[in-house]
Amino acid sequence: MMIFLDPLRALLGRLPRLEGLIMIAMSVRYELLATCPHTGARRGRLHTPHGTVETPAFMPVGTQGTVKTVGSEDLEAMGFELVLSNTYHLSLRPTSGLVERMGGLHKFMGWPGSILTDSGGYQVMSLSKYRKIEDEGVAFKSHLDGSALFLSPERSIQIQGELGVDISMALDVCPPYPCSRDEAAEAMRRTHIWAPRNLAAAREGQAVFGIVQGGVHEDLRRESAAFLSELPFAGFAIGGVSVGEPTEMQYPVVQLAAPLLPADKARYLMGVGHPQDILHAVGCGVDLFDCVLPTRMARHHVLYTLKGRVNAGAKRWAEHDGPVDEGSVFPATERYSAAYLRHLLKVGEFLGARLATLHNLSFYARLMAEIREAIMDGSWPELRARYQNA
RNA sequence: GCGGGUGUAGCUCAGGGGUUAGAGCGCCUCACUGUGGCUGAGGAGGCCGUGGGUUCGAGACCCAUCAUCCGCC
Repeated sequence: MMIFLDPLRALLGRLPRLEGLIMIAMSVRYELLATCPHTGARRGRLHTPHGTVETPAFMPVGTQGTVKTVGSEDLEAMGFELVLSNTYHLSLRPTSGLVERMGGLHKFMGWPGSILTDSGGYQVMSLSKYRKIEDEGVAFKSHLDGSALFLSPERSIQIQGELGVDISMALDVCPPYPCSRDEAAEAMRRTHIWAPRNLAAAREGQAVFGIVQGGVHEDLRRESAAFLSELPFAGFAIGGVSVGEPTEMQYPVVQLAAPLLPADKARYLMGVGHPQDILHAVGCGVDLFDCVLPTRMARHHVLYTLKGRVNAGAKRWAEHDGPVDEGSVFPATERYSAAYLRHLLKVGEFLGARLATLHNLSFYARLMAEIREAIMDGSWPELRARYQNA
C-alpha cells in the first residue's frame, strides 16, 4: 500500500493552492478545554463561521435541508449547535445553485447555527445500485428520475461550497459490511487518492474534513489514519463504521483510529450511533457524532429513555394519562399524554412523528450535555452507569 | 307478519363433505447507525352463532333456534 503514498505526496506538493489550504483550515478551529481523568474523553469547542459548538456534540441529521418534522427553532430550543445535511440529495433537489442564489443553506433553512454536509460518500454505499465508482469519481443515476449526477471530489466540494456550509466532508468511498479485505483496501485507496483533490478544490475559507477508511482491518486503519493526518484537513472523521458490522467489531476500530488522529483537530465518528456507542467513542477521544437513529426511530414509534427504547405505539399506552418516559419529561412533549401520542402515531398523524422526534432529539441533546459535564467534573463512571440501559 | 340474504380471528371476508381452518388489515415482539420519509423479520389469536340430525368423516349437507341485514305488507 505504501506504493500509493509517494505519488500522492508528489501530487500534493504540486498543488498550486496548497498555501491557501493552511488558511482554509483556520476557518474551523478546535479548542481543547479539558480531558477526562478516567478515559480519553475530550471536552472542547469547535469554532466555525457560524459560532461555537460545544463538544462532544451530536448533529441531528437533516438530509434534505430539514431535520425531518422539526424546524430550526426547535433545534435551537433543544440546544443543538451543529446539524448535518447532504450533498447528494441537495444537489438533486433543489440544487446547490438554487440554494446559493437563495443566500446559502443557513439562510435557506433559517438556521443560524453551524452546518456540516456529508459529501455523498455514504450514498456511494446506500445507493450502490445506482452508481459506478471510478478513480475519477462516482457516476450516479438519480434515484428519483435516473438522470446522471457525477460526483468527483472536486464536484462534491464545489457543491458544498455553493451550499455555503461550515464544514465540508471529503468525498470518500464507504464500503459496506461485510466486505472482503480487498474491497476495503480498494475503498481506502480511492479515498486516499481523492483526499488531496478534495482539499485542492476548496474555496477560500471552506473547511474540509478528511475521512479515515480501512474497514475492520487494523493495518488498513493505521495506514489510513497516518496518511490522512499528514494532509491539512480542518478536522478528521472515522468513516466506514455503522454500516452493518456488529458492535464488537465497531468498538476496536474506534478505539484504534481515534487516538491516531491529530489531537489539535476535531474528530468525528460518522453515522454513530446508539447512546452506548457514543459513550464508548467519546471515551476514545471522539468529539462529533451524527446519526439517523433518534429521528428515524421516532418515525418508527420508538422513544429513547434511560430504561431503554420504548415502543410508544404499543397498546399498553392506549389509556396511559401520563408521559411514556416518566423519568425524563422534555419541554417540547411534556403536555401530551402517552395515550395521545400513541393515538397520533397509530393514525399516522404528522404531529405524532414530530413529538416523538422532539422527544428523541431532546434525549440525545441531554446525553451530550451530561457527557460534557461529566468530562469536566470527573463524574464519568456515574454517567456511564446512568445510561447503561439506554 | 311474509319472503330472501348473512353469521368463520379484534375488523372485512375466503374456504361449498376428506390431514393440523386461511388472507388482508389490526394486535404483540424484535430490528433499523455519514436517511431513497411508516420499512423489514418473526409471533399470538378461532368450541367456524347455538342445539339437534345425516355421514366412516360436517366449518361445509338437513331441521330447529337465536342474531343481523334487505325487500314487501
